[in-house]
Amino acid sequence: MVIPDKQKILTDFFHAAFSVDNVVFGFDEGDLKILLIYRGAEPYIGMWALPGDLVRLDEDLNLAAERVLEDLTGLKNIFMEQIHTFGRVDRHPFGRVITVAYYALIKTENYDINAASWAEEAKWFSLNELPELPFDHLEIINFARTKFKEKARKQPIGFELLPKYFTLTQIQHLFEAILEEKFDTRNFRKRILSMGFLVDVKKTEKGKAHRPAALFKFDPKKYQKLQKDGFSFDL
Amino acid sequence: MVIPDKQKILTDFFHAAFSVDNVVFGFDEGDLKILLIYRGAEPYIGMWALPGDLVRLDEDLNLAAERVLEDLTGLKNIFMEQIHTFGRVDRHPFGRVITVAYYALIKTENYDINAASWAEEAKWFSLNELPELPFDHLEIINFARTKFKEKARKQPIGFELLPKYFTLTQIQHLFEAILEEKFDTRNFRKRILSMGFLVDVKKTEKGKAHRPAALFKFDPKKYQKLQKDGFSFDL
DNA sequence: GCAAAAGTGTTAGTCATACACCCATGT
DNA sequence: ACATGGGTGTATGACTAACACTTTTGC
Repeated sequence: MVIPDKQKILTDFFHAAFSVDNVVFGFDEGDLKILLIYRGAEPYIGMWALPGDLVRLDEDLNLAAERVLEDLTGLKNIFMEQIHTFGRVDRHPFGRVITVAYYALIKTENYDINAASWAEEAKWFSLNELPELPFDHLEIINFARTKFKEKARKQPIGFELLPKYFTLTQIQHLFEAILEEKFDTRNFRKRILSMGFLVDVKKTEKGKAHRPAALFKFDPKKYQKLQKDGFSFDL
Repeated sequence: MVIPDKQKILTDFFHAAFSVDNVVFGFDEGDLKILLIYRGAEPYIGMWALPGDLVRLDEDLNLAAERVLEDLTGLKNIFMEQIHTFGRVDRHPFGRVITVAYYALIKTENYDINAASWAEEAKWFSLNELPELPFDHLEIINFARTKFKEKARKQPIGFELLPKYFTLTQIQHLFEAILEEKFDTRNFRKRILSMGFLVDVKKTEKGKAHRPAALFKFDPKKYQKLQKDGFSFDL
């Protein structure tokens, strides 16, 4: 095997760039949504696309993804997970750019679409009403959808999409949307309550023209304790 | 928001490189092993490390991972899956290099350690007897271990590590090694046979000083049919 | 004939599923 | 008083877990 020297390596290889792209999920009107931005710069100016950016040479990869998300939403400490890296040779017109994709879960109630650097150019889209997308963004979204679904089934990350207090019906509809599956109400309630990490906050919804629903919250401490004792979430 | 022009983007960002690294699992002597190579080039010359390489600017990312694996083993069509991308700023001494990690499963019987470009410098290591490793390779191996374990529980990829024909005891020991969990022999056999994708090839092992075991093979066609009918593997 | 691993069934308990009616509120 | 979604219990079948002895071969 030929052993190349450092100088040759630098000339031959160090001319690529890499980016991060975020698939931001929200839950609204009983439906899963994702956040797209209207591109104001080349390439693909004028198209709706995933929020993303090139990573600076001195910037940590995961922190770059967090930066993009914070610029977009004004929110910190958002649930976020790396999905996959996409590396087709011709995926970017400017040169060789591979992109590392992440998905993030945000509570739509907390998200002020105007408090962000990218303000007016952000919009929620239902997954079945996506516009035409640039790059390989559609493929990325499909990957994100699958990964989120798998993860949501075995870890209680779905609650990241709900407000602090929520009703059992909201949880059920949320999981039905994520998992694309219907549940029997009685069985679902028994199951989720018997897991032991939901706390009845002894309040009720108000102003609805029907019996008011009890409000619950997710208790992360209880969940961690359960986990330590061998429990594992599974829907 | 400032809109940078193309020229500025090229100067500011296109000076990174990226690599692929493979965590190659094998199963031998009832134990999970991984393949490391002895580095013959800088940086970290003289250390045992994951087989990997820089990706050429005109080379597809996944194909680069396959190239590395084929150079190493002489084998094609190996099960392989992307794990995660590691992007700490200072992870490579030559400059900004992010690495995309993969894991691969090979049948040790097929692997001729001499038929490869990297011949004498490759060696199997047990997971609990790893040498000191360069870069973030230990972190990568731990990621690979976790991901493989999770995947092996819900898809029958474990069979990629076994010879074409194998005994039920071999499967059991394999899954005990992968999942780090003991199984009851009678229950395990019932379970795995009732899944319906194993075929008794009507041969027996020979030359052992005890009752010879029946040999089975994994039937991918049967598995696919079962999948289509809604079956899902789960151990 | 002995050592060594292969092979085999039953039972009890737990868990998942299916299913229909009354309740509390707003208008 | 009616419309709307919230809230609740039981019975049956399916699956899981626990457990010990006999068989076949090589030496």
